[in-house]
Amino acid sequence: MPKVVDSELYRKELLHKCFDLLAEKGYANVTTRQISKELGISTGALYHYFPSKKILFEQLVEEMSQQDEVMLRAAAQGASTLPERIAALGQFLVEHESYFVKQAVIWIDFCQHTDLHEILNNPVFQQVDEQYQQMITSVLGLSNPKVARFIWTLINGVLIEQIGSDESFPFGEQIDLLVNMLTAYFEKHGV
Amino acid sequence: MPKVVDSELYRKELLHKCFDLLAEKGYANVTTRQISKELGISTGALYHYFPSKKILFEQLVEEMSQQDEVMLRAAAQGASTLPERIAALGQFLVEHESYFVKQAVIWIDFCQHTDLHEILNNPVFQQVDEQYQQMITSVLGLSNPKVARFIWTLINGVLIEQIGSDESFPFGEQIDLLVNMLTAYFEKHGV
Amino acid sequence: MPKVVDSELYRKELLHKCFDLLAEKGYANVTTRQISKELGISTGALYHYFPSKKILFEQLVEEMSQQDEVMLRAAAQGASTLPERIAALGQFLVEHESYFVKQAVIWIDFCQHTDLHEILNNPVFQQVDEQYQQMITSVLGLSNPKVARFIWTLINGVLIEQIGSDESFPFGEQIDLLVNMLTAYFEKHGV
Amino acid sequence: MPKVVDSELYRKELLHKCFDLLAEKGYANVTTRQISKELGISTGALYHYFPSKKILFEQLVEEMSQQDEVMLRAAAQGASTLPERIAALGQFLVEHESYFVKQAVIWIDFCQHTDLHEILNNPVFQQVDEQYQQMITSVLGLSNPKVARFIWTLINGVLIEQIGSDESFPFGEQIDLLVNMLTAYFEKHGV
DNA sequence: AATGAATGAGCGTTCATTCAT
DNA sequence: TATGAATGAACGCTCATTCAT
Repeated sequence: MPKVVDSELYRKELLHKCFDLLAEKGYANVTTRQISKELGISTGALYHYFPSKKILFEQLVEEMSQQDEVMLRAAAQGASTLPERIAALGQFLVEHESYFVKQAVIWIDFCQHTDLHEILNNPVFQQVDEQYQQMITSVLGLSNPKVARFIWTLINGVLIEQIGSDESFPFGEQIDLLVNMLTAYFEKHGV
Repeated sequence: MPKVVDSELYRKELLHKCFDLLAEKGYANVTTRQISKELGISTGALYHYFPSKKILFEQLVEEMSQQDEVMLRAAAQGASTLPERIAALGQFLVEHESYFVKQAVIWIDFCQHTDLHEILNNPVFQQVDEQYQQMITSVLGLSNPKVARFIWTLINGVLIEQIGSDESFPFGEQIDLLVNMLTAYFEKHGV
Repeated sequence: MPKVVDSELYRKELLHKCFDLLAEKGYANVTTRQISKELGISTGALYHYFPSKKILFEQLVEEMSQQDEVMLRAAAQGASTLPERIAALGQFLVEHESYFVKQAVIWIDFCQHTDLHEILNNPVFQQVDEQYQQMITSVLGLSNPKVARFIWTLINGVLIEQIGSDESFPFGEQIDLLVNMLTAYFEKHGV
Repeated sequence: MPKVVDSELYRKELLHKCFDLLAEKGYANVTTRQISKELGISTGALYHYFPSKKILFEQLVEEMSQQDEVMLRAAAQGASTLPERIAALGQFLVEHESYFVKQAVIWIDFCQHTDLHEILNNPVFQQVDEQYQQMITSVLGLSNPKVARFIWTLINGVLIEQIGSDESFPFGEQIDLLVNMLTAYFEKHGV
């Protein structure tokens, strides 16, 4: 069934194409017409590939998390000691700053447009959340998954800070500070 | 429907009353009709007190930051050493968890519904940003304001994590972790 | 009952005060708040003197027509021959150009905001219409009232032309042309 | 609801369909819902064809003036002497009385809903004004364009008189009077 | 598979009018 | 008398979604 494969590929391509637009404007501030235009297709075609605006949004979130998995594991290759690994994680984030800031924005948007009950029971959300926790755990070689999740939380704080921020306190500097903080913490308390 | 005597006081009361609603749903997902209903007034009356939905939102942000200033300074009274101050800050956040989570959400919303250029030039934003930085600096007795701002950034990360979070990793525990991290950092690097 | 007389006088004063505003913006484009502000009273007070915006408008139209009667008769004093009378009428219009243009605008507004059936049965309208016809008839000393009415019609055409007009064809010149036309007509056909 | 083939043609058809409604009620007294209903389409569809109520109105004015040009030139064919031409113009107006009355009303409305500065700089207005002047000049074979413009002004006066008028002084009679007046004027003063 | 015209509920906002004071 | 806060229906307009082609 080559047709289905093509169609599936095209759908993912569409998701990638509208990532920037959704991150920049926010779910509620982008119209399906704008999305269609950005994608170079008609509104009708958009609805052919995605049953609703909301589902398009959810699929985008899902797609992003799968992409992150691949990217992050590749980035952590070759770092052996904990400080090296932390540094590698920091460098990885700085390299993809723009992408991760957008992703954080989309993620908050996702949470706010879905009511709490649904979020907590949403398999997409649970899976993605778990995924990031495992990524950090394994990349840094931690023993406590909660610490991994917490580190991801702090990273997101720094990412979100970038939304409305001028250049007076650049992302790189902030990540450096975070790296130092983590290093100091692990030196004192162990992994 | 008694006639309102102190119009200015009533306006602030209205702001406080719609705080929860705006935090929960987000600016773009709340209608002026919903806000009016929540406040127990007509849409016309809402527009009597606030020229537009946007300005209502901005005034809410401003009001919150002024309230925070008072609250935080009161909470930090009596802590003398750095670890005590950090602990006091942590305890303060935990005590008002729900309030600060909502506030963080509103704040992000504010950033996303105002375009970048406007945010950076918006006096409300600049003033509030500055205010938080100074609060942390003075409450913890830090010498480097960037570190203060960074701590506020991390706190926001933890707050935002709470939006769509179940109880498996409670806010108190996360703040404890953050307190430990900060303590370890300051022990190693000084204030 | 001196109180009533005062109140009545005040009401007329209010009507005169809002004439310009209504002429300039048009009935539908002026709010009762704007009228109140212009008059220097509250909206409540406005409704104390006029039961509704529509009735205020109607009373304004009525007041104007009564004022015109007095003005026009005074202006026609002393002209004895027909050409003199026509010239006097022309001069009178040119002297009060601004007032009559505004009046024409208000008048059309009045007709458009009242449905046809109501206009034709409206005593104010009928009376005012009759009044202008008689004014012209008696001022020019005509024998055919229809011709009088027709002249008033033509005058209104010229007045309305002024609404959106630049200065390239001034009101005075147009009235001169009209005067010549009427003179030529009466020379040929008699009064 | 068949798919519309020629979108441009359909737009013009819609303009013609709402001419009566706008003339009868006036711009400010017709809602977009009423217009949509009259046109047999949804409000959404209305906005698909016209970006705003105001632009719909302007396009209507423009469309009318283009239509008039064609109609009037056709009507004036075959009249050779000045009295014949004046009579032809008069007859033409009487034949289309209802249309021209509505048009005059719409025109005044247009002027009143657009502020003076904008009217005088509005290309639609300037062009249309010029067009009518040229039409009269060429149809009557006049040498002075101001006289042509003035005649159009008088005609409009008569047209507007019809708005709130009963049948006691019919349009035809008034146009006859105007024709006589013009004839007398030209006999005395030449073209 | 793809188009884009069409739908209509719902948005932020306005404003004639009322009424407690 | 006079005030102006309050009301709520109605406005111009938007946009997620549908569907004839």
